Amino acid sequence: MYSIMYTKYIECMSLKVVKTALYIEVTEQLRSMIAGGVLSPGAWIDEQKLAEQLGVSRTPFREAIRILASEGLLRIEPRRGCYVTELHEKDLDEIFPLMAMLEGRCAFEATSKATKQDLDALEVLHKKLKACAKDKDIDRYYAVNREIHLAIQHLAGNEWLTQMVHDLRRILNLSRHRSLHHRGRIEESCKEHLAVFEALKARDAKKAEILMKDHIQNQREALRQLKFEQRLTA
Amino acid sequence: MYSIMYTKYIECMSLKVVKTALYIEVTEQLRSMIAGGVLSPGAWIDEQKLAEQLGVSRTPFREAIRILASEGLLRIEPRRGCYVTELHEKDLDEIFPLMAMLEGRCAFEATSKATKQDLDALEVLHKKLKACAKDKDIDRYYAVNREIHLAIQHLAGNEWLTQMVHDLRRILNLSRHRSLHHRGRIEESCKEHLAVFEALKARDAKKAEILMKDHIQNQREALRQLKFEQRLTA
DNA sequence: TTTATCTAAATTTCCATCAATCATCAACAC
DNA sequence: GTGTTGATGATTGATGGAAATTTAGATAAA
Repeated sequence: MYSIMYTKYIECMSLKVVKTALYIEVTEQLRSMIAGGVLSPGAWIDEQKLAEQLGVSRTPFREAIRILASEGLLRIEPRRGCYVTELHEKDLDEIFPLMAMLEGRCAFEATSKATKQDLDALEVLHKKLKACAKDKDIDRYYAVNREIHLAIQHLAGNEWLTQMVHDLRRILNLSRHRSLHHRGRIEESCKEHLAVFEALKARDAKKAEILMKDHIQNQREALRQLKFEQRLTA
Repeated sequence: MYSIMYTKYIECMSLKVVKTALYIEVTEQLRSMIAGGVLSPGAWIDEQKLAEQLGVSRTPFREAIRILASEGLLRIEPRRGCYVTELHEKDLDEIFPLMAMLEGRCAFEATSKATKQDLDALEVLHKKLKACAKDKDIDRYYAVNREIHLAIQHLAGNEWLTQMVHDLRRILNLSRHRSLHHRGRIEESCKEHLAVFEALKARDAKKAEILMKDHIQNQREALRQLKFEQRLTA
């Protein structure tokens, strides 16, 4: 009796946990460890230790790091080891313009495809964004900001475009840039978002695209200034 | 004496052969099998059989298909199996505009960065292209065309942009589209290339960008018509 | 002191094997 | 006759250890 119930219980648990393959779980865990800064750029990945730490053997762990490497988050040097990717200023200078172009395109496409309901939903998000900016609640602002970007990407309705933006965003997050910490940036950012939204509502696709491009390029600029000032104080 | 030389010889060989890990070799082999149509879109990948066929065990083989899956060439359904990605018309309609945007950007950036030597090198390539078009040598035309695109990407000097274009191009090749087989397309394509090159030489970046975009969108259109006509005859 | 060679330890890569899961199909009840 | 349940074979997922390779340390020679 007991054993049966125990088995059922395990099965029930398994259905939840094992449904997705282990190497995928590991991929996600590593992804969040990288995004969370537990694994810093440049850090060496100790296969044995980390695999043991995550409670898996080396095979699914290796499959996970192969995936992350082909996404660009890790760098594998054959027979040498695996390291977290380091982004240099040059990379940021190359990636931000790409992001600007891609997200600009999203805004362009979204403009013609957004329904009245979509705009209403966006209205709510932008109200939240304004509130966060007013309270200078950077963490929540960041979250809402992310939601808005995702919503616009979704409205654009091009899955390949969305995928590309996601991939690049993940790479950018390696630099753990906190451009919002730059003095006055959060208010500027909010203003820029509202401007994009106005263009969206006015069905001015070209303007929405340009404003979105500007928004992202301004992020890059704020980040550059932030680093410059940090260098001065250091 | 002999043994030492033998060892050196082995080492020398090893440097060539073992330098790259096995799973990377397998990745490349699979990639070309997919590009070459040996593995058709939708086909199921038989791990055991194919691994044995390539002379490797399942572990490096599995690592290879994980990589190709995260590149989008394969699709893995957990516990179900691995299949070659199938592109639908919808995907082509989403990817071609992206390619147009990205390669357009390449042309834009290349315009301001190309030196006199670069333009001379491009001149040679375009002469070749014209010859191939005149001879209707589709295979060579395709090769030279590819060289020109790569050259322009290189001139743009944005490695991340180049990488993105490469990744998308690999995906597009899944459809093994032969838009050049459409009546008159090879001449049109050549004309378009020459127009882009003229804009490059005239240092008109915006025009080069637009013409490159048109070039790629016209490819999509030729492909669509080709499929339409094939459907009529079938 | 510096350079070169060799040895040993650490680490990556690969393989053989076992376990878990899925598809197929037959048997059964309704 | 139709739909559901339960075995069987095939396939994917995971493990631990063996083999190959690199790095670091130590010893010897210049």
